Formats: sequence, structure tokens, C-alpha cells
Amino acid sequence: MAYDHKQIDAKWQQRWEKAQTFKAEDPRKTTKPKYYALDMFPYPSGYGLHVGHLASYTPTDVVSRYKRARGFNVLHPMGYDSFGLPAEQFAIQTGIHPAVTTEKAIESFRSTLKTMGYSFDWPREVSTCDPKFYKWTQFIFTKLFERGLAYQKEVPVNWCPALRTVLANEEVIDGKSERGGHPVIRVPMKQWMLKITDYAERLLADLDKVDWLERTKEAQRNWIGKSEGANVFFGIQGSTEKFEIFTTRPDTLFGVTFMVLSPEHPLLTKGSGIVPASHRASVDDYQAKASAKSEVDRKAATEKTGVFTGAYAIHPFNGKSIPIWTADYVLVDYGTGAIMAVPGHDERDYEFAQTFGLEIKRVIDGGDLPFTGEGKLVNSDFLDGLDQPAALKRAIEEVEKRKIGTRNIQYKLRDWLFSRQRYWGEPFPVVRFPSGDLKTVPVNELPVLLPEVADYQPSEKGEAPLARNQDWVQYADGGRRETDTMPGSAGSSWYFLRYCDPHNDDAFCDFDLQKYWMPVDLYVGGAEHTVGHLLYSRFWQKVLFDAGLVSHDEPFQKLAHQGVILGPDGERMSKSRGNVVNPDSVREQYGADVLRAYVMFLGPMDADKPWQENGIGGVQRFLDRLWRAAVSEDGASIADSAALPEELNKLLHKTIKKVGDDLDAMAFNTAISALMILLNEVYKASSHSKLVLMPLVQMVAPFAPHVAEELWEKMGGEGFVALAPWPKFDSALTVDSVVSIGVQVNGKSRGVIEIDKDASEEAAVAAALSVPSVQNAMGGKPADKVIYKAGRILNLIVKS
RNA sequence: GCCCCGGUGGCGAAAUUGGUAGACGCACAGGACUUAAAAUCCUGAGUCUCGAGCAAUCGGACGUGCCGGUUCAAGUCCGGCCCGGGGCACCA
Repeated sequence: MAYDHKQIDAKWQQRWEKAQTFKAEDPRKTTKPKYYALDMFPYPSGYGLHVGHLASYTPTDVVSRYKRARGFNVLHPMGYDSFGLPAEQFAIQTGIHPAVTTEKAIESFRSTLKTMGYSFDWPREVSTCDPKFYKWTQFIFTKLFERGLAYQKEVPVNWCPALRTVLANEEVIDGKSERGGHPVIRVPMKQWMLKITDYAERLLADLDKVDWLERTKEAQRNWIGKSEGANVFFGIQGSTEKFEIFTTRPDTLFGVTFMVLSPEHPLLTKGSGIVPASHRASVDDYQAKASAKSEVDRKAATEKTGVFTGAYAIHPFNGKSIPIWTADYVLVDYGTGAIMAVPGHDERDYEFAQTFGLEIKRVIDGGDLPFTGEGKLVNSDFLDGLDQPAALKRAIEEVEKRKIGTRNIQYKLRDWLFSRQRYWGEPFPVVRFPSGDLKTVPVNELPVLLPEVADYQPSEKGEAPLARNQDWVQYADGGRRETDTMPGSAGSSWYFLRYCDPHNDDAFCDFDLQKYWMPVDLYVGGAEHTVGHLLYSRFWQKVLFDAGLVSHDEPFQKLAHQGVILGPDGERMSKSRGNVVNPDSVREQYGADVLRAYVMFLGPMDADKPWQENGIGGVQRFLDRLWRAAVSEDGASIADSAALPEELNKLLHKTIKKVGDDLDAMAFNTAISALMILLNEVYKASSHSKLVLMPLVQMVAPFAPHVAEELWEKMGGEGFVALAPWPKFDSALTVDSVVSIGVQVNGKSRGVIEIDKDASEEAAVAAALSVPSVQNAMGGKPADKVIYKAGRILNLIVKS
């Protein structure tokens, strides 16, 4: 008989709630070590919770429950990243206020999360669109502003005409919007920017402090994109002006045969004077063409384009004149927007030189041009004969000595585009006064509430909906409020701090409380947030650290990513493919415990794996079998206190060890398989003993908490199994004295012997020789050599 | 192009880090129980137009994407490829 999961799930969810079983303890009233287990909070979409959420929240919940049983004071909260585009798009279509649809979606998420039996500390729930929350998002913005890290700038931005908003670099994938896949073009607009570039070096260096997957760290390193080199000044012929280039290869300075300025370079603007009248028209023409190109077109360009400007630069070492070109393969917003071209040793410069028939000069000995490897310098004056690395060092020294440039470091990371011309986001706590002064509003005026507007649609020119509420825009002394809103990633960049002290009206978080709980000990979420959310959060944490408001400079000590759960067909779940699995219907049928345990048993948590519905039956059988081992047909407990057979007792201790090790390593699938093996042996031994069933139920509890509580209660366990101390093992019982080891003859497996784990070589060989298949393989000859590792392997070598 | 992951039965996957490859589960087959079915319990099973035997069974060869290497011993280490997934990409 199967247990009644509907009744049991509801019963224990109510009891946990009533007893506040999962409430984190007050740090001032406990001596327990802390453990902060966090999920990336969901965007509460109207579609409800999907299996991807379960793949993330279930492992975190298993770890939280395990850590509680292990004596940790666990903080395991949940909340909602509730500002964002979908609710706003829906509002534009229907006129329903996004707050209404968002609240409805949150209710749906909350109820689904509760029916899964997740051990969240519910009273700590946060929602980024709640004024009590975004008050502090605005407060943190004022801190950024005060520290000179928030500024407005006319910048070429990623403008998405379909969404009528600008997007951050991280939100643009291959020239299209991350959300919706609409085309994105580059247009200049005045925007709020956050100076994340000031933190580039620390964001890079501090990756060494955290326990993240190497590939995630590597992706952040790539995104930050550090390059070391030098800025070098080149003079301009017939002018007193100079211009600066950035290069990582000053060793190739003598290989320069032309210079390239990006089309947007200030020296090329009308009236700057370096472009002679004879070339003005063609430069103008080229600039116009380049600016008309979208980011996508620029990237898709197969051939290099450019024009000669008519001007010449002067080589800082040998005074030779070098033609200056302009081309759009040089980007205005990286380095200085100008380069020295060394076609002999750079593939892009080589391609450009080939296209326009420019000189290509070798300065490093080696393979075919363009040669980017190492070798000895040639045709390079004082660098001749040096190896490339030595030449690089020497060249930088010489540049600095002659004061024609300085060593320099460049990052690919750009400042964070922080404003959106949208409605459903945090208003900026900023006012512009007639004098032109820009000021943040006083802290006691926070939160700056999001005003009501008649129409949520942004204007085609990019003016934000908030501008329509003129009453709201007016501020004292003729000031006008900023009408842009913050991007979705604002609230998510610090919400993990709010959980430490969620109801504080005087501070975003009490200093001592964050000092106790932070950093997050385990953070689980999708790998797609690698360069967005995870980088922004690290940045804000560091800013708050520098402001003395938090005590740690990294927010997430350990990070894990859940794999993608694919459809039963092995393809990514999508509505168009029709392979989307709805977790609600699965839970209805099998119960929360089976669903949770199944998700954990599917495979390694970080692997992408298909959802195979028929596999659920195996997990369901396992929990039913556990139930039947302890409970009779009429629902009474049949557990007794009989002593365990020796073998079963040993297996119990081995299992306690293995499950603990596996949980520490987040190897949930193998932990469950160990529990299955133990239960199978319980059946074979026909045991109903509490001595094995109670610890087994305790170990099952993190995965299947409802049925575990019910069994624990029936067997007379004290209190909640969720809070019962984790079972201990006797290490003496976890090792077998007699083991079966493989016997090989000439390296091939030929049999197995049962032997004392410390048996001597003589004993092992004797035992092996009595095995017929071993004798057979040896063909009657003696062993010429014996390799024996006690308890592991015996290999007999026979010369043919 | 560069940088990461990954590739093991019909399927999801294990494998103490070089030591009996395929634990556990699904699906499958056989048996027990049953009037029958479901459920349950027990048992079997990598592949082979390989060999012996009436048979249960016993033995052999092959086997972790491909080729080569190191080693007594390779899924695991090394070199060279192929395939799948992800990230970066005109960043000087």
C-alpha cells in the first residue's frame, strides 16, 4: 500500500509553518555556526514555476536541511525579482497595472514553492518592487552617486526599437535583445552609467578568493578582458598635436607601417584640422557610412574597409612619417580609439594592408607573415637580436624613459549602462535643478515612489513613461525628477544582503547581522548569469564594502550552477516544441517528496539531463518501500527494536558515511542510490528495526521531508526529523576486514578472491592459484612477477 | 579563430582519482503470489551468426567517441584527431 502523499504533504507543511521550524536563529542567541544557502530568486512570470526552478531550489533545500541536522544555524530565504519587462509589456497590452499582475504571479509562485516543502524562512521573503525594498535600492544608488560611481553621459547605446528601451551590453546577444530577440541598433543617448570599470582589477583579482567553478571564473575573466601594454604618443606631421595609441605589443614599434583611427575619433571631426581639404570629402563619406552601420553589420563585415585621411604621423623612435587611415575595425570605445598598425605581426592589420596595398614589414624572425609567435627581433634598431619577451620589456622601458608614452592596462569591461526608459522599475532618487545641478534626494525622502501614469508605453523618441506624470516630476525649487528607471538587475545586485535583516526600516541591513550571515555559503543558479548578475552583485558588494557599510568584499563564497533539464526528447524545453513538463501535475500525481527526490536522482546536479517521466516510478517505489518497511497495512508502525544483523549494521554505518560525504560534495544522485541499497538490504534481512529505519529516515529526510516526518513520528522519533541531529557512524564499521579483490593475469581480469584486506602477498597468490579461471589463464606456468596491492588488486605476470 | 565543459549498455547514470567497467534506477525477461490482472516480492541481464554441454552452466573474444603512446594495469595519465554543448570574438 502506498502512503497518502496529499494528506501527509499538507499535514507537515502546516506543522512546519506553525512551529516556525525553518526560522533562522537570532545570531545573538546562538552559538551555532552559520550557513547561508541561497537560490537566485525568480522573476515571477505569469507562467508559474517550471522544472528549471526545481533543479535549482531542490539541491539548495537538501543542503539546507542537511546543514540544520548537522547543527548549523541556517539562513535559507526566498524572494522575487519582481521589476521587469514582461509585466510591463502585459500592462501595455491590457492596461492592467504591472503591480497587480506581479502580485498575482508572486502568489502563484509562493504557493507552489510551499507545496514543494522547501524549508524557506518565509517571513524573510523580499520583493524588489516593494517600496520597502526599493527604498534601499535607491539608497544604495545615492551611495554610488556620492562616491562618483554614477554619472550621466551621452553615449552610443544599444537601442532596441521594438522594446523602446536601451539595453546593457550584457543584455545584447549577437546584436539582438536577450529578451525577445529584437534587433538592436547603436544610437547616442544621455544615460546613467555606473563606473564598474573602476573595479575591473579587483573584480578580476578577487576571483581567486571564491570557490566557483573554474569555467565561471574564466568567463568573468574573459568579460573583464584585461590587456597589459603601453600607451604611446605619435606626433602629427605639420602640426603640434599628438595622438595616443594603445598597444599590447610595443616590441613591434619598428614594424609600424600605418596608423588607424576609428571613424568616430575626435581628430577626424570637422575643424580639428588634421584632415587636409583634399581628403575631407572621402573621410566625411566614410564616417557617414560607418555610423549608419549597426553593430550587427559591423560584426558581419567580411572585408576590411577604410580610407586614407591624407595626414601623416611621426614615428616616436625614428621620426619616419607614417600614413594615417581611418577604418571601422578600430573601435572608438576601446583603448584610445587609435592604433599603430603592424601588418607583419597582427592578423587584422595584415588583412587591412593586403586590401589596400600597404607596406608589410617583418620585425620578428619566425614563420610566415603575419607572424604572431615569439622569435628574435630584426629590423628594429636597439631591439635587434632580443627575444620577443625581452624585447617587449625593453620597449616599454624605453618608451617610458624617452617620455613618449607610459605602460598601461586596458579592460574590455565597459561601464554599466544603468538607465531604462521604462515604467516598471525603481525611479532614480535624483532631481535636476534649473542651475543644472544634479542632486540625489535626501535619505528621509526615500523611497521615491513609482508614480501612477495613464499609459505605460514608452515614447518612440525614448522618453520614459514617468515623464507623463508632470505632478510627480515637479520638485521643490523648480527641480525636476529624473524620469528614467533603473534596470532589472538593480534590485538583484544586493537582495542577498536584505535577507539578513529584511524588516529593517532604518538601514538596508544591520551591520552586525550582515557581518554574521555574509558571505553566502552556497549560491545556486543558472550558468547564464555569469557575466550579468554575478558581476554586478560583486561590484555593488565591493562599493558597499568601500563605503564601510558591509564587512565582506565578496558576496558569494561558493557558487554552483544547476544543469538544464531538457525535455523527454533530449531537446531544450520550449512551448513551440511542446516538450514542456509541468511540475504541478507531477506533484499532484506523485507528491512533493517523489518529485524532489526524482529531480535529485536524475543525474549530477550541474549536468544537463533529460526529464524521463517513467524514471519517476523508481523513486516512488523507493519511498513506498521505505514506508512499508516501517508501517503495516492498517497504518500502524511495525518498527521494532531488534538488534541488527552484523552485515546490515555495517552497511548502515557505511551508508551514513557515504551519504554525508556525497551531500558535502553535492553528489545527490549517488547519495540516493546509497539509500536505495541500504533499503534493499533491509528487505533482504526482513528487518523492521528502528536501529536501521530511523537513521535511514533521517537520511531520506532532506530529499523527501514529508514522508520522513510522518515515519519519524510513527516510529516515535522526538520532535521534527528536520531538526534531529544527523546520525553518526562508527568508522571501524565502515571498513570490511574481508574484501573481494580482482585477480589479473598479465593485466587481464581472470577472477576474484575473497581475502583479508591486509592479507600477505603469499596468501593472496595462494588464494588466486586455487581459482580455476586463474589457473587456466596461467597455462600451468609459474608467475614471473607479482604485483599486489592489499585490498585492491593482484596481478600475476606470466612470460609466454 | 581563441577559451572552457562533455562523449561509458536500449535509456538516466556509477566507478574510492591508475587497480574486478557498468553500482543505483528505468525499460526488459523469467519466477512466486493471484481465478485473472494490477500491485508486491525474488531472480537474470554489456556485446558476440565465438566454443563446450540435453541442460542449468562453464569458458573465450571484444568493450568507456577515434588513432597512437606511457604502465604490470588506462574510462581515468600523455600526444594527435572527430563529434556535441557553452562562453568570448575586428578589444589592437
